[in-house]
Amino acid sequence: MFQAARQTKVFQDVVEQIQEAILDGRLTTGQILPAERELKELFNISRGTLREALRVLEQKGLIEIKLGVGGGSVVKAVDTDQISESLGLLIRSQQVSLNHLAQFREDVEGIVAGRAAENRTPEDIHRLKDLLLNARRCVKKGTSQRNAFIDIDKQIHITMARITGNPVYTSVLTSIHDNIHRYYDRFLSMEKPELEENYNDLCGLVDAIENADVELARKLAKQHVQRFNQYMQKRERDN
Amino acid sequence: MFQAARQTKVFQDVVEQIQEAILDGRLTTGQILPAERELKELFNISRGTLREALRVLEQKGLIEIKLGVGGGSVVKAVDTDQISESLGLLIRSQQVSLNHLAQFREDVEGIVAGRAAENRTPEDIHRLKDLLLNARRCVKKGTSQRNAFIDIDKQIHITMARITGNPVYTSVLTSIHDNIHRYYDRFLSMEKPELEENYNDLCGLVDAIENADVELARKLAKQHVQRFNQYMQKRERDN
DNA sequence: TTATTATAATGGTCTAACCATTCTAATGAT
DNA sequence: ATCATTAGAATGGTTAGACCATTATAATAA
Repeated sequence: MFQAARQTKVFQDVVEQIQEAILDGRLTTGQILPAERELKELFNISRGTLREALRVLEQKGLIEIKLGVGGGSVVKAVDTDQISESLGLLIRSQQVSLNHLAQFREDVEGIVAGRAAENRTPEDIHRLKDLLLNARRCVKKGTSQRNAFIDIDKQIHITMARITGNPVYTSVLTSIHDNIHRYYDRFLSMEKPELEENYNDLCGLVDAIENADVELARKLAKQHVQRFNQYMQKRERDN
Repeated sequence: MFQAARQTKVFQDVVEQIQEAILDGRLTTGQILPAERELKELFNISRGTLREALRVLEQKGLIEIKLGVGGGSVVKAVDTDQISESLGLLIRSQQVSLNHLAQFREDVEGIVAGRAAENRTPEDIHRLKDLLLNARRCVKKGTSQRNAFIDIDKQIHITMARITGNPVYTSVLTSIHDNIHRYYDRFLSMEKPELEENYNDLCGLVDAIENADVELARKLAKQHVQRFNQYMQKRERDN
């Protein structure tokens, strides 16, 4: 029925004013806010209070605070970093396990592959095949390029998310990958035969997307992620 | 190859120390940190710097700061509020539209319904049918109970997410619903016949879950959400 | 022309005081 | 005795002014 009453805290009011200005477009990406000693006069508050507000805005990902001459509070483009960070906190606070995240990824990648198969343009396919070429080079060089391969694998998946045209998929998939790499990378040992398996998976997947075979794309994506998850779970047991 | 060098900022160091203590379980939910004037001595920093650190921890959702005697910084259970808030920023910064969110919800609800059909126990079904009973009461009373109905609808969906046993689904669905209600509620006019349609959808869906009919549950869930989205999009056009 | 150095502007931190909120306990009225 | 009121104290919220640390730029020197 009612909404929470407006906060009386001064710093909260400042946070809201600046946040609204950014979201309304009155402040745009790259723009630099006035210096702290100037802002504090504009808001008629002390510098300490202003700095609390700026810290909150920084943590929300709305501004970036730079040091030195020509520094200051720069308006940032909102991105998925905060979602990733919050997901990371859920993982680290034991509320989300590797298996939970892996299961979710399986479903999401399936959906993304299916929607990508519906939406792909020739340019999209071209970009994917470029990435596949890079992946192939890594596979040839073997285990030494293991990290490079995993990175390209990630890029391929996120490119597919972009192809869907829906930024929610891109955000979600980016957050998942960020956290897998941050917290579970140590479980990911891939030897040359495993790299080859994965590479072949990806080739089949890109083919399915090129042929607009929605069902096949979905199925192959899920299989690919399942294999990936099995590597991780195997390593997790070994540790 | 390398990681970013450790921040030299004092407040960042404090944020990290307290955050690690919480995530390691050295500080547990509900525990109250020492008072600011005490903490500042422990860290050997000024109160202003300490407060910047506490503000960041508050924004991360790790602590809650309460006023007055017996107040202080209380360790919070990590939840999905921050993810919801960040998703809200993406929406408000025009990077995610209603259609994007609706499409994603369609897919996720389908998946959740399917997984719920696999995992449901008799107790789960009992809880769902209880909610359906409440929903039925709202439908009978008609438009006056529109908000109550929408709330129960939300509860049913989130209960299904819980049934999957995977907290990632619960988090994601909670974030989606939070934002739909925060930013798109005005598009959601449901008259009595629409309420009835929705109620019937839900009955069929719960039946499918009870019968462990994964495919049917998935299909009905997607249909249900599609109908819901059509109401919203219709209203969006009318405005 | 290039390298070095000083300057100044900016955020980062500190100290010390007072204000505002809220729980608790003392006080008083019934 | 019991309940309402009030005063006190502990806590976060805010202010003021100073100084430190970093960095782009301009002045200077090689």
